[in-house]
Amino acid sequence: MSNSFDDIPFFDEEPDEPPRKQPAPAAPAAGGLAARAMAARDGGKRPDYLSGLNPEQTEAVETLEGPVLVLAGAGTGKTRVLTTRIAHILNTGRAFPSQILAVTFTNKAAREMKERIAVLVGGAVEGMPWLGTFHSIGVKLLRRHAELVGLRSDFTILDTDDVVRLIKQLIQAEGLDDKRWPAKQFAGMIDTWKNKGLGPGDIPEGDARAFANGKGRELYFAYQQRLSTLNACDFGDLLMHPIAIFRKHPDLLKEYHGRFRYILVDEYQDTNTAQYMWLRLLAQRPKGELQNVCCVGDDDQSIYGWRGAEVDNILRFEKDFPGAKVIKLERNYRSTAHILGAAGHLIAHNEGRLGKTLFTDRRDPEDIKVQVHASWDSEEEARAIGEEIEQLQRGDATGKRHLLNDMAILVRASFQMREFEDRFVTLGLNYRVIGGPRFYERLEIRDAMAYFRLVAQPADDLAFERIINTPKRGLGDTTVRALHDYARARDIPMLAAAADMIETDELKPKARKALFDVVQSFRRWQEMLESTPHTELAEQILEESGYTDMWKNDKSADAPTRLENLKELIRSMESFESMRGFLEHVALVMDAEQNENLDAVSIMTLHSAKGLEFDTVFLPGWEEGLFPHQRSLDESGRAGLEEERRLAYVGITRAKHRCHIWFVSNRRIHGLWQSTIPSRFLDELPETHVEVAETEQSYGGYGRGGGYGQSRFDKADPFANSYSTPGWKRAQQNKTDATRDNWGTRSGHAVEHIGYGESGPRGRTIDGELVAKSTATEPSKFKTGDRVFHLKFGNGNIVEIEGNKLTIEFDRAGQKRVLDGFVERVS
DNA sequence: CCGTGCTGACTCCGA
DNA sequence: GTCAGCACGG
Repeated sequence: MSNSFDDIPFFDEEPDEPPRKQPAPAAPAAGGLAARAMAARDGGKRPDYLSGLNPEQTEAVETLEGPVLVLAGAGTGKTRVLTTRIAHILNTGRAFPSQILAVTFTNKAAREMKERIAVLVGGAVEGMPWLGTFHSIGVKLLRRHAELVGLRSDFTILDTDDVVRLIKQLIQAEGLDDKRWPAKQFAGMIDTWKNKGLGPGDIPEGDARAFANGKGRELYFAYQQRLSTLNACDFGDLLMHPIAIFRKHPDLLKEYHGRFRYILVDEYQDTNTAQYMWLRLLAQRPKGELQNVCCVGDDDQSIYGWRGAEVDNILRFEKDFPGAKVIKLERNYRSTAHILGAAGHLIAHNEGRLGKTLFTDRRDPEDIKVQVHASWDSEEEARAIGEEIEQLQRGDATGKRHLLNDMAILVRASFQMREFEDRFVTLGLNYRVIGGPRFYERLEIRDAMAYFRLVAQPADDLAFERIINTPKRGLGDTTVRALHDYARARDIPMLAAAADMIETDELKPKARKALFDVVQSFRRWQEMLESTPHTELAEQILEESGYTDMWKNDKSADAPTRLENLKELIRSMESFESMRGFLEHVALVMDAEQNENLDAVSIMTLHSAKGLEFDTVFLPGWEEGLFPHQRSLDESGRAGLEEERRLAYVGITRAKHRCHIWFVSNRRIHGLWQSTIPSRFLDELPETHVEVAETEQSYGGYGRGGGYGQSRFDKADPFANSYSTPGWKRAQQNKTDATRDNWGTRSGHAVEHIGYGESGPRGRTIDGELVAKSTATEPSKFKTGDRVFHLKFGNGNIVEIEGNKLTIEFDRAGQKRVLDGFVERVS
């Protein structure tokens, strides 16, 4: 592979000039005549990495001068553009690797980008010190200039746990009741403020007064003070401090302007205000200087508003960077035309967007429409999806067998996962859950890691405190405090203090004996560190410390899983050279790869599915209240609704060939069975690309869903004028006519149960728009004592009537509260 | 130090 | 309904 990287030297400190001066071609309108002419001029010898790009991608790669916004729709090759662009900058000699600032949100994205650049340029990424997450780059900046904000450069970064503990101490120190004013809540508030770039002096008076008897601001000040004395900062500070530094020291900022010749930002739609300020400081140059900033993102995939992301940042790009070039990538390489059509029609209902329409030229031999399915309840939903999966596994209509790895179930809320897990366990169907508590965050992993850390780094007091009494050894608070004091007084690590104290008689004999044993063990393990293979040592540590036994003796339901996780931990160590190598990896990346050899269905939330793709995607739970989620509507109104819709869009566009959407008529919410109505998003899908799946012997097929589906928005649909009659309604209408009489009275009741729980008045509005109507409760047609039949619970007797909610003693299912619409009187 | 029983939460979760 | 986190009594 011949490229010109071999002769680019790696400098840690950057020279002022780019490595090689070429007659930098003034970026031509790529894809146009000029670009082609240029290619011809170069004798058609364009670098390999540029071939295979479409015209828009090429333009995005080659427009290197001036601000560029790349609006990259789902599956349009966004990462390819980003990485190729970097390769192109390097290859044309415009900058050293160290003169490019490339920011991502997640470690995963940064890692992938590094890997892909490495492939393109053959390993030169080692020299890209400024490719990383906002936070990792923030750390780097802060370590260089820590003294400017009163820190030392060896400051520690506190994780969320540490922060909460610290705040709790502060609340108590203020003489406040830490029950009434939970530390966790305040930690959340600080996080929100910092996402907005607000320091203690900047927060709104209302916010300041809302906590701790009006002492919110004081508390925030005290918190920052405390961090400073501890020489520590939280995640928010990794952005806030650099911002403060750049503002206070324009000369320094100017230095960085000189350093970063090219700036690239991934997932720009997810930036929050603080990140935006940070970026503007670095990217906005004085008049006359070039602003080579390139932001890549998709406003239609902005789903992190609740975490402080401001879609507005991307919508405003052209104003912030006058003369910016906006390049839209709309050619999709992932999905079928039907899937794109469905997704596109849905997202077109959003108002605040820049507007893109994905298309594909691909024609699939087996071009399947998006399928909408109805089920009676969530249990049946899980059953039906399970069957569909097994069907595909055996072979689809064309006889092709599908791997479980190519299928995913994407849910709105994590509680939906359980039902699928339960079902798949009974079916013996392999599945994996993505997301949830991360591997390293699990209790048992943290404990085990603490043992390993303490063996490798005897001075790690946090690790010491974590495991000294885990499993229980009779070394409680008293002993730990004594050790703590002893260690502090002599300025030695706690493990060393323990070794000292067993020689004295300061401790009670019982504690002393226990401590003696632990110290002996650690001494032994430390000696083995060099001589024994690290996986073996790890196993031995967990055995001898009694840690595995602790879980073996634990009767709780998750104990086996925890033991399994510990095994997994040991297995994951195999790919590392040594214990130290492993520990370092975990500190930086803290993700554990899943077992990819296993063929399994993925189950995850829609949020964690962003950026992924699957051949077949199942989207269960499309019901009002759950999706769109009521809370999102209540808290953020129209903006909330639009974000939910983007989430739906993200869900559909994950699918390459098959997309199955499900909704149910009944779902258990807070332990109570409630009837639900189909999501409004179903009504927003276009008839031409969607079809109602043939009934799979399901109750839903009776047309129950259709019953309310069609009555729901007939009069109040806020979007009724803006688009054609949805396919779902019509298809259902045909189906339900026959059965309407049996269930016809029910439509009004269902609406009543929109949303979760009892909270809030009926008939919620968004920005004054009626989004759901509720029918006044009619006098019940039932009376106590009536004998009734319920499709799920069978026969029973009514014991209480409350409006349209009936409490029924079922013969087999026990007492339940159900809606009167879902039972029939039997004589 | 340990187990039990009570209370509240219960959309998404990056670094 | 279920779980986690916490207080309290043995």
